[in-house]
Amino acid sequence: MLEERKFSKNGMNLKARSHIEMTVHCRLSRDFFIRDVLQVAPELIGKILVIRSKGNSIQRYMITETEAYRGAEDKACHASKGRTERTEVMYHEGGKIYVYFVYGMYWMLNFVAGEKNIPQAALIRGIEGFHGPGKLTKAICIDKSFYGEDLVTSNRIWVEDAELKVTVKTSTRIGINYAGETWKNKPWRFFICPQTP
DNA sequence: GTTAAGATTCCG
DNA sequence: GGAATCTTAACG
Repeated sequence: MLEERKFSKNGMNLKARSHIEMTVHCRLSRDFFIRDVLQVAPELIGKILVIRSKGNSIQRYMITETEAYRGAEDKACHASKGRTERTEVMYHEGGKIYVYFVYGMYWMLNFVAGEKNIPQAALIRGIEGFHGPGKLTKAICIDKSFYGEDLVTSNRIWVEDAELKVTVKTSTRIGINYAGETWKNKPWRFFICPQTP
């Protein structure tokens, strides 16, 4: 986990550095999420996903890869099929969690972005140690019970700003070839540059 | 009620 | 390249 790696970098005593961690990390507020998903998704890279495990311990993982799904007109966005029971939370204000099940075995974790009634979400595709949207949800036990959870107020999942400086690269989104030329070619996948200066 | 397809991953 | 595996949404 992040703290362990940071702690091993120099010889300061653990108590003092633990205090530094506590003051630097700050939960992201509603304001971060209610912006356009094309701002939110890339800025999530380098932020810290915090989750309380079933044993009640807090775990932190840096977010390394995201994708933006933007509005009803985006043919790759589930909301392009309309407002349904599944997509309902995407129409809520930013900061909520959208979780859905695919391929008979994987839960996908998304953070809702944008203003109320504008369906946008950022798919979390990778976190430190777990590359792949299906793998990470399995690793941190994300399931349907997280649907609609609020990252701003929840006591079991939220996002913190570590104020890390990272370089973000882009590419086209994965697994949406059905969406047509206009939408499948949007450079809306964001990932951390492996050799950030 | 039935059915087709999917914001994936693993194996060959 | 193909299977695993099941919810969602569209259709009858």
